[in-house]
Amino acid sequence: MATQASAERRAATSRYDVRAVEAKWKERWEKAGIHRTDTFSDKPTYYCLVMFPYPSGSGLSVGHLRNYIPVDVMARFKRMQGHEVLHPMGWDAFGLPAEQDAIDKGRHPAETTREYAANYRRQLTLVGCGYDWEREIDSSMPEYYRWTQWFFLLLHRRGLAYRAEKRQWWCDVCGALADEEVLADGTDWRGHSGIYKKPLKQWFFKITDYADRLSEDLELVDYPEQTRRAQINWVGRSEGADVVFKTERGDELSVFTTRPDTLFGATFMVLAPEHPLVERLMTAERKEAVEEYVRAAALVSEIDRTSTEREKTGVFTGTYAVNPVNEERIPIWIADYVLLSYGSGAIMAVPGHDDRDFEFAGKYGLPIPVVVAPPDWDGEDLEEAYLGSGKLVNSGEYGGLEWEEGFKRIVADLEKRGLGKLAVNYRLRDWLISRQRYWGCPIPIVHCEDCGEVAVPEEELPVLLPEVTDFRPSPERGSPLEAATEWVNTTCPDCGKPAKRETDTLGGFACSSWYFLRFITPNFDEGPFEREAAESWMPVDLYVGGAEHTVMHLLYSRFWYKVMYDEGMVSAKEPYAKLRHQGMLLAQDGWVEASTVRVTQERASSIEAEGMDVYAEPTADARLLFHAPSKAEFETRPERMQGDGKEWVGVRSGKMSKSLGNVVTPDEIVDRYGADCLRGYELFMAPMDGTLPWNENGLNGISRFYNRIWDLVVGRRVVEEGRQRPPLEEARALVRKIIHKAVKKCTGDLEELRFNTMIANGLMEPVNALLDIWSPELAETEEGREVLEKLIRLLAPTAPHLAEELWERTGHEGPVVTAPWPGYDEALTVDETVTLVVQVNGKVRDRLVVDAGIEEEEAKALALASPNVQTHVGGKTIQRVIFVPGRLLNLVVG
RNA sequence: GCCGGGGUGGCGGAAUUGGUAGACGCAUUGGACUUAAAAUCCAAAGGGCAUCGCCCGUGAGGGUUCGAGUCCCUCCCCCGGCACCA
Repeated sequence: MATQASAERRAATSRYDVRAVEAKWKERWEKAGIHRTDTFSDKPTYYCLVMFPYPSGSGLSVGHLRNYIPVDVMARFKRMQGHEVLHPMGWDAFGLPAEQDAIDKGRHPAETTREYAANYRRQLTLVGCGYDWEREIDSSMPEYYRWTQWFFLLLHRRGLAYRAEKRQWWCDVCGALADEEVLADGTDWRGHSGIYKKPLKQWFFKITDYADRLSEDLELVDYPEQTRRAQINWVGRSEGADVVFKTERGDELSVFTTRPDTLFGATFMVLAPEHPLVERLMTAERKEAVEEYVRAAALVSEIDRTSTEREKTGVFTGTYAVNPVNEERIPIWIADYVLLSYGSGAIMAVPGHDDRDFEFAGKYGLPIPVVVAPPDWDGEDLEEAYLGSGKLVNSGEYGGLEWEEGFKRIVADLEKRGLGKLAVNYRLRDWLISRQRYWGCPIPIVHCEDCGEVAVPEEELPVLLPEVTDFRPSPERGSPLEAATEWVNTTCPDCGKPAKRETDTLGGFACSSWYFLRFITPNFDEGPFEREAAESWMPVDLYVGGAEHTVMHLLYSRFWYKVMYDEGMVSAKEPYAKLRHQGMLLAQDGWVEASTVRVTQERASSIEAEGMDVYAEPTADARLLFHAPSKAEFETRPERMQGDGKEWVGVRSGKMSKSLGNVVTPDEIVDRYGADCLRGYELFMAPMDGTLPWNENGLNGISRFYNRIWDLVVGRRVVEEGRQRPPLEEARALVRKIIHKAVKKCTGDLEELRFNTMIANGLMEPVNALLDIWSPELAETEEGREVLEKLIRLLAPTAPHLAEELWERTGHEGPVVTAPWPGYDEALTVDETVTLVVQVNGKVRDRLVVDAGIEEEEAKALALASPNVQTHVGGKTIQRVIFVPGRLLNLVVG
């Protein structure tokens, strides 16, 4: 009897014991050192990298794994394909979040980050991500930041690091720079009031020198379109002209314009309130008004100033300038919509052809002439600024020219008079890198009264971050490093006289601008990296990170890499050949029992702050509230809200956050389902860049799938009596085709990082097909063995533990994760028969299973033999036949 | 406002780039096994008419085509980024 036989088989082979199997293989891989990388291997190299994380105290959630798991799969896949793979991990340990966390907890950031990093390492290992931990780096360790400092000196030597006084938002309570996210009421992000702009000497990197290359070289790399665009916009190149206006007082005022063709329409000028000439230009009677405006402008953040929502304001300085093309006298105003940091901090205003100038002119009653004619224009006033193209009018000798021609001629004529020239401007600004903070890389500079700013000699690096008892920023001390007087007071490397160390530290972006190179030779001590090794590993083949936080990091690290290129240290122009982003994982949708959710007014606010809607008032006694997927859903499912006397709360997926208590950790999932299932589900649920809610039910599907494979391979599969199966000989050929197709599908999808379809159509679909025709006899045939062996190898990158156990149980030597990736025979992936779709006038009327190589004539004959096709053709004549070989036959009748 | 990406069943998502829409999975329903439950296995399933068939159906409307989720035009909505850059 079948039940008898299967009971026996059941007894002979054990069920898949996830925990035992996964623990066993983690230990064996560790012992065998399979994730270790040979720096100078002869094999082709593959460098895959995840943006190294800042280890936070809350540990990793399942959401964070959406970048680690796919990259781990790629590492394993490429290793099986015969590459020497570099797949490292490290910690972006310096920085504000670590410092803030340490302050909150009253501990030292060095201690907390090390603790948190250990937890990250444990979690990553738990989910089966294999890194070469001998290459682990930590940006806050002296062995690492020694070289960050070395790079600072390189930039300094090349004239790319400079100190300049700029007005920055300053908070006296923090004793530090305040972020740009300054609120309009003058409080900073921590609620401290009294934020103001203070001129400060700060370190900058001259990234603007590389503006064009940072845009243009994007042609050389494979980035997602949105990221490519974001980089280009950030650089913000625009072409136009510099034009010089003379003021009545004899000063020269240079402005940048993208529309020199509209110069005749420039009826006034506007300076930024901070413009150095403001003081000279204001007349005695305007002094009071101007100074008042400048004072007020200093209290408004740049974010607010650059908001298009804000109504424009300004004041007249009392002085006039002369328009160089028509000698007209035009007033000079100041207004905060003009930014000192862009162009020259002054503009010529052309209200007829610029929205902002139009609004401003309208408000202050300034003239709005038309100098580029809109289509069908006959001299009437404009309702709004005309931004389009057209012929120049009211433009003296240039009248009647097309605007492009006018552009060229006007600039050329100005140039002859020394009053203008073609120019390019960028919105990119130099990179402010100093921080008045403790937890960062010290800037290796000594300030000497006689020699000025002196670089610390290379052999004296690292300049160690001193131990201080209190690293909180404070107003009395300024930078916390000021308190380390023994450290601050040093001697000048040049003249030997007493001197003081720079007490600013480098912002975190500096540390992360070169870390990918350190991974190659992490212990090299004659330089940041060993050049020969970098040659074979760079550029990074695959770089993965979140889309949100990457604009600056990418720009900065690309900039550093280009500096290295110019220095001859590397031979590639770009550090990352291929960039991909992982999508966000939201909290699970659903309905939860109200009693499990206690909601206070405070909590309701936080739910709203997380972007979810709260559809009921929080009760006075703080018992519960409803936040539903949508108001409609809330209303259409009242029954769900009441069933069996319980009350339910609908929760819409939003970000996972600690405050909502909806974070799912890998630890709990691995505990319940195992690492392979977690990996499989993360890969299977959506394309890697998709944003979607977590859904624990999905894990069941993966779990069932892996159990079916287990049963198939170890022979636990119960074959149903009476089930229609093809004869053995036929089945042998069939399974062979199935597996060759699967290999092809998996290989192709992995190359494209399409993990979801790889699992669905490269693993699940073929396994389902195998299960339909499998039998114990088939398993004993050559084809049967080939199928299982290849299947296990296909499984190895995504479900390494399961694959390893099956590999061993089917009598193979050595770990499968280092076995070669299976190949396939193209001929075996082609079907002999196909389903030919038969259409009449474009509508499907039949499907015929035919020989794949069928010719049109034969197909047509077969189609016409189909009764249903006949019905639709009726007595009508066939006017046209469209035949797509192997796919479709369309009869056009009329 | 500008730039980029999207809108497909109850849900996550497939669709060889113009050729069977809904692969694969979840949830659901029915059946088998079981004392029972779980697990497992088998089967059904976009909507409608009514069942060997037909009609409708990929945000809305129009177009191109023998044929459109896919291409073109207009519009709506969602997500991400940048936002007075002269």
